[in-house]
Amino acid sequence: MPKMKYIQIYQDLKTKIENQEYEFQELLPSENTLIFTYSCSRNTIRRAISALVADGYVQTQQGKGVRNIFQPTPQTSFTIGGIESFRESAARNHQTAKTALLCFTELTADEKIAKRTGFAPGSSLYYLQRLHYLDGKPLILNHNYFLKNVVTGLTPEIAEHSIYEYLENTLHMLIVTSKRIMTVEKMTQIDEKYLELGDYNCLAVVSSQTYNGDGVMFEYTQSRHRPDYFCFQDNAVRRRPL
Amino acid sequence: MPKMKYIQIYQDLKTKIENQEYEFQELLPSENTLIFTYSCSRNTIRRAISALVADGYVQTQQGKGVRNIFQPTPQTSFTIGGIESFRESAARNHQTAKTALLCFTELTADEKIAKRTGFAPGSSLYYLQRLHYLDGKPLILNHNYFLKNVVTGLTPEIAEHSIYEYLENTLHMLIVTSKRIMTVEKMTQIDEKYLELGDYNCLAVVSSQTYNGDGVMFEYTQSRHRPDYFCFQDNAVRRRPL
DNA sequence: GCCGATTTGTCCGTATGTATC
DNA sequence: CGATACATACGGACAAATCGG
Repeated sequence: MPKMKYIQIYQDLKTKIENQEYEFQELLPSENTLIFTYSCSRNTIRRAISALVADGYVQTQQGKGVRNIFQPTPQTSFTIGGIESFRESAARNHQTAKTALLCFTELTADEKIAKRTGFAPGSSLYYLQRLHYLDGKPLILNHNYFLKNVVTGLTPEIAEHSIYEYLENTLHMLIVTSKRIMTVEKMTQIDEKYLELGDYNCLAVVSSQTYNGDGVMFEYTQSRHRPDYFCFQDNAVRRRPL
Repeated sequence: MPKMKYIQIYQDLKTKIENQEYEFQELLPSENTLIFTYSCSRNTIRRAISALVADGYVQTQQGKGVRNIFQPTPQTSFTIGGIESFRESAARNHQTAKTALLCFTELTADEKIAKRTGFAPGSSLYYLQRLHYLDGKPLILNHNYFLKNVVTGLTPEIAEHSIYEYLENTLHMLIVTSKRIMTVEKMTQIDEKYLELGDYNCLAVVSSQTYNGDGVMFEYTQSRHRPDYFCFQDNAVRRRPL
């Protein structure tokens, strides 16, 4: 089942750029040309191009055209602003992923947990600790909190595989928005025990609140990353001056 | 001169949300209502709302409406996916900014620098080291590389104030895109000397390549942040399933 | 379960403004 | 100046999801 038209055009242009069918700094065909080649309206073309701009693949300039500024990144690593599960990320980079479940409990959010996670005090939660291996190396230690009445039927077996696959394919949940905060924190005893930190005494921490399609925050996760393998990519576009 | 219509609507809705004129989880007025209140077309409304979605302020749901998911963040710190200069960021948080210039030289990119920065080998560059203070505390150590034939007339005096103000107001350069990579690295002797790291032995590093409106990459900067004050916010939207 | 009203999502067409060359 | 290109804005049409009766 093909998706929306503008998504198809977006993906087609994206793969063309990735396959270097346009040179770095080259201008893409003009909107009017693209209207002809894809036989669609100008609006549709512009939506596709806007997505490429947001990805940092191209840059537009009024009166000039759309310039390809994509350069293949040697060290592709973590997502480019999207939401991607650990396994998806591993598959994309042709790496083997393994997950070890360290802890699987249920708890009720007290004031302290509520403040840290953003869940309402008194919420019933699943709390898990999971250790993610990439190509055999322990890289990420995750502390997951899930809202129990949304993520129903979660089991240790599922947690060892892929929770997101369960959420999307079994519970048919739509994941929509994720607010993330990145910091650097001192290591804890648990970090030291499971991650091979060498002589680093701190690690990269990504805290995220994830909302489903109904607007309820159903997940809070703190991902603690081994610093020597942590890399986070981002693309920023400057808003027009105030 | 007021800006574009959809930007005005975007900003108006944004401040209304920030001022909590809509409750958390409340639905905003429907598009048809907003068309009436702002007397514009549906397209214009939708552009404004799309920007709010990208900011993580609201979430849309087909058939339902537009839901406010903004929560005031206590620890506002670094940009939400935008490009912001150090001084802009400080002003937004009502803090005092000071910049010390440690080093101001010119150099030519050799193979090693070219590989690290992304500039072509042989490029003539300005290289600066700057130390940024916030409320009197040294927080960020910046290594800046600027393309000399684009950032013409750069002086130590300008570098001590705000380079971006010079670029935009004097050189009338439009900053458009910035590709950023965040990592955690071990501290160097320079870091140790200037930043008060305590017993941290590593720091947060943001490397960025910045492009101007003509599509030329004119800046490479490595920002080395003191970990205890580093915080990076981001909002991610899940693309529809493959 | 069905139907209709509401709401957002997608797509098309057109007109005008503005920057580049 | 004119041609080309992207930016903004308006209008309308239909699809898909949600909700209430």
